[in-house]
Amino acid sequence: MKIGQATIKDIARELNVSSSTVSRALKDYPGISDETKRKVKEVAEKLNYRPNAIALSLRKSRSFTIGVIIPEVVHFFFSTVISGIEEVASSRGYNVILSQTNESLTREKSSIDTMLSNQIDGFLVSFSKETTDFEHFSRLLDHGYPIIFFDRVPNIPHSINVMVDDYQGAYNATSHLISQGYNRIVHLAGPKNLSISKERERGYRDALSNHGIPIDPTLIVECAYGTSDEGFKITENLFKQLDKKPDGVFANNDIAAAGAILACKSLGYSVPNDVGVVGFSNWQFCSMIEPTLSSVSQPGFKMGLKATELLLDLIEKKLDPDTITEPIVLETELLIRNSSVK
Amino acid sequence: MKIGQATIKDIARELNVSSSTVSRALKDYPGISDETKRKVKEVAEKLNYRPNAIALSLRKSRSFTIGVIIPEVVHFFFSTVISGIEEVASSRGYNVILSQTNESLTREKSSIDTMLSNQIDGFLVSFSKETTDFEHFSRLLDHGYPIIFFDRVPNIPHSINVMVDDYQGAYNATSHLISQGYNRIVHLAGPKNLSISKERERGYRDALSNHGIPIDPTLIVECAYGTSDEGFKITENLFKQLDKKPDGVFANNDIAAAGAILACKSLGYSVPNDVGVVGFSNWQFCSMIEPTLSSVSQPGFKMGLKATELLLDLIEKKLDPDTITEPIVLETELLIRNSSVK
DNA sequence: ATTTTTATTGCAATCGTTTGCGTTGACGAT
DNA sequence: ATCGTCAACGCAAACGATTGCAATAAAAAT
Repeated sequence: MKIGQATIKDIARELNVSSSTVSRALKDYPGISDETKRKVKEVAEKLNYRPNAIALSLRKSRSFTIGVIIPEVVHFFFSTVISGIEEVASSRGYNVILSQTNESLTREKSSIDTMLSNQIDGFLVSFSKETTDFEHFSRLLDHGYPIIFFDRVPNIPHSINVMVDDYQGAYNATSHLISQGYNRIVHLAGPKNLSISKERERGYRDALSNHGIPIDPTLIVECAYGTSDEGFKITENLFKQLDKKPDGVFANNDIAAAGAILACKSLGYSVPNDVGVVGFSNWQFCSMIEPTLSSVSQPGFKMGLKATELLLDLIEKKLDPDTITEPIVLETELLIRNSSVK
Repeated sequence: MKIGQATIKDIARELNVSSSTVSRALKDYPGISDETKRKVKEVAEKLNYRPNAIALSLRKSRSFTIGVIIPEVVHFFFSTVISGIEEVASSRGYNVILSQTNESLTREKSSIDTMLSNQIDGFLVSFSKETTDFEHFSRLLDHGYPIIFFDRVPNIPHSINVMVDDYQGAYNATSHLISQGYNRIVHLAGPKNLSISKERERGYRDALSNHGIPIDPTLIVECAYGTSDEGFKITENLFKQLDKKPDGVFANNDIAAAGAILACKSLGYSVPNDVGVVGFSNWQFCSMIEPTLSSVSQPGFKMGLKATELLLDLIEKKLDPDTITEPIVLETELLIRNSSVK
């Protein structure tokens, strides 16, 4: 019982020609008679021949596979990006191999190692929360290894970054809250070491300043895990402890925002009448909760598309990495729903 | 500029030994002097040697890679399963290559083809909604190719299926609604050709029957896409058209259930006082919406773990496929929240 | 001193495909 | 009859690692 696929040799044997001839015939090389080509293709069809991609990879030192490294799969934004990645990759004939780090640096490094062993043609990376040192990426970049960073991007030489305009998104969200008459606005911030968190906080701060509202540091609280419970507790504490109650929340992410809404409700505050809330990422549930949650939509799918197109162009030498010096920034969109409109 | 990794030959050249010796030294074969082993390992370290997995795959006809085929990534349940898959695979030294079919049969078939070309060691499959003919899978199974089906499983010879107890989950959910005093319960059903849909509907029907409630076919509506909008419209229509208004909804999935809740609210019905609602899958948003949505939790992560363990055991011949004749059924859990308790 | 044993290592084939170069034979031209 | 030309195809190396089977040398046994 021959379980393996038919090879070029099988075709060659059947026709009493050499494997070179078969190889060339299959790819319509000149110098092979039409007669032979016909016969080869016929037998190939008959034997259900499929080229062995592994052998090809070995020969060409190219695997037509790209590696994707992300913190977690069970995440609306990231899974959306994956979807975009998969789209472009498969349409251009590449495979996608996936590894989630679960926010662990160790895991991140070992994933890279095994992917390198697998002769990955390039990487698409959004690094973990633990990653503060980028040595392991720089080394690859120095070797000319194709890498595109997305969303969570490093600030290192030669890195090509695709990101959303977190600053502008946060600025718009906060300005919107202000324009609706909220002015003691809490910011549930993200992990400090991620640039996206910093950018969002900066957008929040600038929006306040530009509208003449003083920045109160006690209203800015880091929400490191980004869970609903965390958002709930932090919000509850703030409302309990502060004499001057807040009247707005701009959260670094939707889940924390949802927690904040629940906290407000449990304390007897009405959202949006007493407290306005805006989240970030536009998870699916935003339009399903009560009140529906205003949020900054990140173009995850588009980001996946863009990052992958860049990577493949890089791999196929259609693009010179040195021509890209600025990050590619995708625009966000503020989706105004009920949670922030009085 | 040598961008490629160092190979065994590089080590061999550096030490003036043959590549065989290096290969053996690296794996601590007997018959290689300790002295040589030491030196080889030293140089390997120095050159930052990483074995070329592609070459190994070619030699062994094994790629240490498994292929995952799922309908979509941006889906709470499926992404959770992926997470479980990734967990086991990486801990046992396997790569995961991913392909989403977007519910298209054509895409499903072509994914299988390219994965076969890539000498995938085995498949983890949840097929598309379009798939009604399983020829393309049977052929592989007949060749002894390792495949595990999960969640959406076929009824074909020799297939190994991992599924959740959809019947019991639906039965429990419906029974729960009945015990809470609801008795004209709508069922928003799933796509007819998926066995999970049928099983859930069967659970719903049996629960009604066993509690002496007649089954009203007009209350069973297929919700093919499973979107919030679809759930909304179907529910709205039912309430508008029927003289005897329903007082409960058991939905095939949470998103449709969320749509149903919105519809009820918009029609002025109170959930849970007028209408009780239970969903399926326990998406994250269940505890964030108002009222919090009761749902049947599917053990997605566990399913990923189990399916992958089975597959790898199959691949590594630790498991004889013929010993598994019954599907592996994982238990669901009914999470009772506010949407179904008066 | 000769044979046998043992410890180390190398040769070469193999996995499936590609590809530079050489070979073969037919044919027309001289 | 000899040569050159050209179409059509085969040889063999290469990609990187593994492995059965020698081969070699030194050490042990006789």
